[in-house]
Amino acid sequence: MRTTQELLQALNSEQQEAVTAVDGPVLVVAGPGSGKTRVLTHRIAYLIAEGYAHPHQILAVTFTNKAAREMRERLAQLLDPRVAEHVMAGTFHGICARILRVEYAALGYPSFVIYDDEDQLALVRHVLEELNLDPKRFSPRAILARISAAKNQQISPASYPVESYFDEVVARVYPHYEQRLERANALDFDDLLTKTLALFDEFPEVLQRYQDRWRYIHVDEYQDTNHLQYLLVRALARGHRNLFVVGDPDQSIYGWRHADIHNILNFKRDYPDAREIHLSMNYRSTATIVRAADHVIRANRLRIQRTLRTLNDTGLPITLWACADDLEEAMRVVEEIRILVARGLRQYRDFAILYRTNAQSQPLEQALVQAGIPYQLIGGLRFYERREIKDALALLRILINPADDVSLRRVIENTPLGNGIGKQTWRSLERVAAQHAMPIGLLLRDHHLACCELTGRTRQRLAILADHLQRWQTLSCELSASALFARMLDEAGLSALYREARDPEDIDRWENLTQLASLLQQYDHLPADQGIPLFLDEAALVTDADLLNDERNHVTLITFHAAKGLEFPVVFLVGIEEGLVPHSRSIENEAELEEERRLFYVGLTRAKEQVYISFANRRLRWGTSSWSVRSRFLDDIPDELLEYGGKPKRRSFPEHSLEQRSRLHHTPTPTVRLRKGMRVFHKTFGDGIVVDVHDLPGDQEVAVAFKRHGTKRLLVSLANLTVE
DNA sequence: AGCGCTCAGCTTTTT
DNA sequence: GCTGAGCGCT
Repeated sequence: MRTTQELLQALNSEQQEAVTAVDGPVLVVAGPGSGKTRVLTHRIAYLIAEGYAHPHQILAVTFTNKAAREMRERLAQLLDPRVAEHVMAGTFHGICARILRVEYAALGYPSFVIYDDEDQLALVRHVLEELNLDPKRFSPRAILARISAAKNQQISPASYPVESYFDEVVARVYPHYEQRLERANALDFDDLLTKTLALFDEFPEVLQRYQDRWRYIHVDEYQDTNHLQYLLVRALARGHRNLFVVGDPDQSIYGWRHADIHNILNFKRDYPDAREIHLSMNYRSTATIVRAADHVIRANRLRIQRTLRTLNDTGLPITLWACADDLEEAMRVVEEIRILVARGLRQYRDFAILYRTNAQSQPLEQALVQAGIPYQLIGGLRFYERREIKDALALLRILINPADDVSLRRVIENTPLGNGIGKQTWRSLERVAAQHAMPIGLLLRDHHLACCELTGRTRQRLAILADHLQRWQTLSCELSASALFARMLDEAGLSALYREARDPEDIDRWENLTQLASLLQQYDHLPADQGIPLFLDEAALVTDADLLNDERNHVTLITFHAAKGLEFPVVFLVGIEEGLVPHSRSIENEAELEEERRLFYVGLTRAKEQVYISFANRRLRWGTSSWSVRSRFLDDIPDELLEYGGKPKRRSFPEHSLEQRSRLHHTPTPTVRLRKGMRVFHKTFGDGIVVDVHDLPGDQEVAVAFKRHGTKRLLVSLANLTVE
């Protein structure tokens, strides 16, 4: 346990001022790299060390679960780990889920599941189906976005304003969507916030309990809070009025998710007695990077005017690369990494490659694989979004919550257990369910479907399904979560489907299911019916950034958005082109354009020592090549901070023009022809076994099951495999 | 009901 | 270029 002296010694005067501003509302405007996380953790430690509060009277809201975990780890270092664990730290969504779990149980409400994005989308599709609306004319995505926006403004289905024909469609879908959520005991992401607010509204004594408990409330990344989160904070902070928010309006990049930059800009209006403290000294980046970032952001109008300062050295100029196409861009990035590592100047873990859209990772990945450089990809297809994982989770979800019809349908459509139950059957089930105003799952479980017009065989299949559901539910009181899960996988036919499969993708799927099972084991100390809901909450709320691995030595591939809050010695900002940064969807609108600029600013300021910026004149998009020009944002970086990189020299791997690229596969390779069962070695992935071979003219495409990295599909001509 | 083929839309960013 | 939804055939 540190003494107060020691805690404060590690801080500059601005930071000390923030840490010791104990009472009342405090706004900390913290520029990038100004030690904002440090201030937050040290302040919490200070409050505890000085006896202002017990750990469990402190609330800390962070943007990601990872940030919450790191905060707890740092507190554990500053204080005693057993003390630190009592601080409530988490995301808004996570904290609301926990509050609702506890309070709903106390009120005798039924348990709930959290519908993620994909579930929500499926639900919208089901509603469209029911209303006989064409999902091609009315994009489920767009409808869902409108519904979410409405929820964020607390507009009820009944009062949805109609100004266009599309609004009319939304207005029809929205009430059904809400009804179905309710019928399924399901909450979507927005509901976690709205239902918590509603709970506080309806039961003031519950709110008061939390107000009393949390004497000190901290909100990180306050610039990215939305209206509902703002209301939650306001409600909770009304108790002791000790609200400490930290943020940077210049780093507000989640407007599209209804984040409202005005929450931070108007903080002083909401809390007139608030102290405002600016942390403007940057400790992270070289003076060059700080100056460049400052010039970029200065062009924005919607901001608090200020200048970033640093005492760091000038450092290296920013390298700017004009590339012919996206392949050359990827090649240059990879070549640069290779050289710097080869010279012993850097390690792989020092590098991050940042891009605007997930799709851009593809050529970069390919180049990294070719060069044998290990990397980790953040974003893209996430573990919990994989098909087989969602199917397995659907099984667990209907076990915990038989009313969950979206999951039931998923099980019917995607597991052998649902064979013989098709669309027609589902439609008639829906009709019966609507008549009884009951979820299908409950009707099914309690065998109330005898009445409907189903033929003998279909009815039999449904009865088998219902029996399974009932038996699993009985078993949930007897078996551990993971034992029950294994049994469900067997009996639903998923094990048989994947375990003995030869298709490498299925082998992959089975591995993922095994991994899911081992994650579930962490909850085995609880009875299955308690452990599984907690596990499911986590599955719905963790993000990829939470899984980011700092220990292993590899290059990080990540979007600008996901990189917020992180830092790396060397950062590559790729695809800095009109249409990408700023994105074409934002170019029309001034406010959105400013957000794009902030995004670029966030990217720049992730770098500690070195920045490379690249753009390409031609880029593959949707399989066809299109022209692009450098981003307008580059014009804001003073020339003296830039260094134009020359043409790349031909090195380890050739530069392929678009025409050459299609011919690439035909290049004959003098290697051994691979056959199934051969043991091979790959520079990045290590040992593996060939599980599938596809002969191409002059080449082979093989699937290799690697011991440590799962199954990958590789082209022999590119992958540089050695046969053992 | 299930399989396989075709075609369209997709990609902004994510709790 | 890929995926997933829809359609038509068995």
